[in-house]
Amino acid sequence: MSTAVDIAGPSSPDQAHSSSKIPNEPLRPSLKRSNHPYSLSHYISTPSPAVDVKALIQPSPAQPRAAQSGHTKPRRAPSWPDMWESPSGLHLAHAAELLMRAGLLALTPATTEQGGGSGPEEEEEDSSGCRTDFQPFLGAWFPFSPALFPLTGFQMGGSHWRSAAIGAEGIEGLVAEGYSPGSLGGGGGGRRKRKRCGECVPCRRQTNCEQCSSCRNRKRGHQICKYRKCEELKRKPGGPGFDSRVSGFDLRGSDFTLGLAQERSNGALDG
DNA sequence: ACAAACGTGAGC
DNA sequence: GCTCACGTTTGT
Repeated sequence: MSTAVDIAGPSSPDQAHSSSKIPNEPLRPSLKRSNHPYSLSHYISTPSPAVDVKALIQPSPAQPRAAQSGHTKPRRAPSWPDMWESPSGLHLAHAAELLMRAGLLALTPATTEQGGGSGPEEEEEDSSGCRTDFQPFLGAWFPFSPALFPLTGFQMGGSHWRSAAIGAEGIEGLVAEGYSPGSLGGGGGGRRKRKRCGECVPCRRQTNCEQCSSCRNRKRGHQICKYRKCEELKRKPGGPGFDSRVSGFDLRGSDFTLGLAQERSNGALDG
């Protein structure tokens, strides 16, 4: 049904009614910016043990920040190294996997706080923090916000960590869908917006129809043209399309690497 | 269930 | 500060 929508819009007024605000490209630069220098395959396929994981976690001040050199100023002062700031979280995924593989990342399950906490609701989060500490055997605790995990293909299910049945398409799909901590229901205070996938037909559409209710009612509606509304955003986070792509497994076992291996064997990660 | 209105996050 | 547009609320 919805797929039968005339994507071209009524009478395809692509040229005639294109709002001057609408760029000639389907995506705003900001959207494209969410691309990463490395594909997921890169992260997964890179044999990691030799990688300096420690440097990932504690980049030395003198360490050049490659990402900075080429990019414009960051919008916000990063509270964490850029890898954590990555919009898609792939850098975080990278780090997490490296830690896992190197055996440096010990997920401290919520069992450490046995003092009464007994359920998911008992997380040690507060309205602002929402953090759980993990201790990589590096001698220092570092905050690992559970809210970040959905980005990396992790998911909290009950009291254990789960990982997406990753696959390049899995993670990158989620990333493409713009799922961010807040949008996944994590966000008490920090509601985040998903972003357009940039891939679907509506996203690729370049102009507003200027005829749909959204276009006509733009000032009040604050909505993008109906024919440009991203298909992914039409889906509810947590809806069928979402859930089916996040089949979890227990991360507290070594299933994480197992999952990676499975994905490899499936050839899903080969780029 | 759908659409309109509104609040507000995010990019420029 | 302005604009765009996602998410939520409200009205039908």
